[in-house]
Amino acid sequence: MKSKKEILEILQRGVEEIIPEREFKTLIESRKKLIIKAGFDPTSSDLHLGHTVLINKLKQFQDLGHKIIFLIGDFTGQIGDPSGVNETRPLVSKSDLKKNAKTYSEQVFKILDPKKTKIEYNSSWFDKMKPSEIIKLAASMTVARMLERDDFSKRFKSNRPISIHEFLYPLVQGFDSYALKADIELGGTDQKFNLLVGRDIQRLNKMKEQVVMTMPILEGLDGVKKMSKSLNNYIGLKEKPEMMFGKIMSISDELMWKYFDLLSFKSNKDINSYKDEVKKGANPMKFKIILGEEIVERFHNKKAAQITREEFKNRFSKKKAPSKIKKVTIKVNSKEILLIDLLADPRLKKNVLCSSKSEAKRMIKQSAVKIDNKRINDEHFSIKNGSKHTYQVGKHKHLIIDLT
RNA sequence: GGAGGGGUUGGGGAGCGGUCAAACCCAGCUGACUGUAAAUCAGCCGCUUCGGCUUCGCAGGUUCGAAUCCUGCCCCCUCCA
Repeated sequence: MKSKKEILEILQRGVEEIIPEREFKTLIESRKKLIIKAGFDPTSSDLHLGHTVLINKLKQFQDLGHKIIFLIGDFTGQIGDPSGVNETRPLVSKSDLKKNAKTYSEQVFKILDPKKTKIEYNSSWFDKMKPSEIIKLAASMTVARMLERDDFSKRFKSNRPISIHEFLYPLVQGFDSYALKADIELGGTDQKFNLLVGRDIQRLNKMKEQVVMTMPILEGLDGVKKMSKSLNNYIGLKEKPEMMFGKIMSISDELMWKYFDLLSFKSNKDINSYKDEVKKGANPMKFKIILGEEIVERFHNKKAAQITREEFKNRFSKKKAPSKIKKVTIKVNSKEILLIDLLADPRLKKNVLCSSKSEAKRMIKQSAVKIDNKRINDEHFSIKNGSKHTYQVGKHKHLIIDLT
């Protein structure tokens, strides 16, 4: 059994804020089985590592024996969380929500233990709610309080629209906490207001108020903006091992530590020892590999992680070509074909090495093109019909083309 | 309903009659280097048979010549009611 100190250390890692902190400690020290809630609106079809920050925290609670409720906001998803948004959000269709909800539950079980996790849908109580009850819920909050919120007040002051249904969102989320009797609710820092409303709703309904725990928003690959699909700086949970690993390797050395804190299950002790080693002059890459391997293993498996790691080392550290290269056969009518034409040949379809002849020419000028590992710098270079070579453009594009 | 402002190459944003394939920033791509697909530095960043060609919301028009001026249309935004 872990000591109180150890338990608190695990649970507080990476956390932004706990409100109120003293109550949290009392709860944890009571050694009671607590109900931990985190909600997700199934508004996008794919989860990415940013979403897993919360799930990872849930996992830590789960491993310590607490009851985890993974709440799918299929009802709230219809409203659309206004948090941090400067415009009215469009409503999401019910069938999309349903589809997304399904993939969500599949993906979270790569982290959480399915046997010990309760999945709930908030439509299960809201769909049954009578209009009069909804009005009653709406009465538990004032417009003035709502307008305290930064995003709403900004919109209000600048005369941008706020729809009434957006005011409902925090109330509905808060009601979830009441419905589930949550002891602790987790959310991103942008959720703070919504999470606190949960406390209000519980108090008004004579229930003990939940403790609110906020987690930082994970930065995307650029290290600046939050990870999101629309910014294309994300690592999706369904991505192929090579992609996942490669993307981890491409984050900055600095960002790596944040990823360790929020995405890795390595102990604080281990992470601190990595940091010490780097301070003493060790190559940060060594630890980025460890992180990459851990992540790939979690969403794929151990073997895939090892293979990916070795492949990466061969390709980039030893500069070998990848072990598997796609092969394509192309028919040519003349004796030979210009390299430029071949690289941009539309018959290569998805495998095209250059999107246009102009680009192909540019690539050759920039010495990015290799044939059988030999650099080509002549833009008029042509290939004989009947030959088969390995073509490489840049670091990542490889293709074997057979000319007949 | 009324009054204004605007739509420029992936995003942001200059240009406001020729020297504009269009400044600059970001993203992206390539190379060098390295300790990695980090960092840093440099280059590229519409298409082309390298003569040119097609782009600046859409359609016309004025002009030797338009992203720049005019007309109509579509779309966005702000203010007033």
